[in-house]
Amino acid sequence: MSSTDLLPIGEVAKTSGISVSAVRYYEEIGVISSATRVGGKRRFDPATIGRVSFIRRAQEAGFSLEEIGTILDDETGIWRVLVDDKLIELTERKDRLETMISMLAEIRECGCGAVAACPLVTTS
Amino acid sequence: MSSTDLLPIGEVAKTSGISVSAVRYYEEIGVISSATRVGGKRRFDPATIGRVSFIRRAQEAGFSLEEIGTILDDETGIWRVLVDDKLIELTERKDRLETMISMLAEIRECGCGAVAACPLVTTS
DNA sequence: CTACGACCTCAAGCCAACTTGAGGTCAAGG
DNA sequence: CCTTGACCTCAAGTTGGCTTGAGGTCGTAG
Repeated sequence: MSSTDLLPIGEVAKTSGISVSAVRYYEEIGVISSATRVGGKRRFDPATIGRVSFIRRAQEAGFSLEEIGTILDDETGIWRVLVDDKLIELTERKDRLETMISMLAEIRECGCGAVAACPLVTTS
Repeated sequence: MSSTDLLPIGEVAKTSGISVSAVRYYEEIGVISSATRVGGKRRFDPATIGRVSFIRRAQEAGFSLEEIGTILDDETGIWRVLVDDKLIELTERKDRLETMISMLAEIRECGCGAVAACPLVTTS
């Protein structure tokens, strides 16, 4: 493992599609591990890329950075419980999303001039 | 329509399950219509209840209050376009959610000690 | 009389997740 | 030699969606 495979912050940012400041922020709050410094500058383990990608997808799914940190770094196996809980939550969310989608589709087709006046809205 | 069927703020809050301050906030930003005042106190149209319920579900689905306001009050029919866009977005979100759900389920079962070390995370 | 509860206004505070700004180091290039 | 660009730190600002606090008005009940 020569130091040449360690990435500068700009590289991490670019390849994972987030800003440099966001990478620094992630490091600061500990959701990615603290980079080694070479002449004061951060050098990241390439695995950071995968980790950031996981973080983004988890955020997409509605996890907070704190939850993500907990899940990623847990050594005790408790994370499985957290994930179970989250799976339930996500499934419920998915269901509500589906309900909303079909409701919107219905409203879309109902011929109302304005949504505010639609009986599907006022009587729910 | 006697003034007796107009609701005080506490009633709106209680029956729609949100706080009094949230109702005031909604009125302030215009996402529910400004209540008439009787002796300085707000009296709301009962339809507000349905509207608030729609607002909450829309928020659940990921709409911002600004978007909700736009959709609710549009008179021009443009809201159908907005809803179309949102339907696409929601569907994409639902798909990502499903992906995340199965990924988490997979990680849950993969026998790793820690998520951070799971190849499903590091190689994505 | 006074205390209570429901209401009012206006300003400020809070949280997450970042971004922005000021001010500085360092190496490479024209 | 001077500029440019990538990096650094630390503090403060931003946005959305509310909540909280201070200070005040009513009307009813004890």
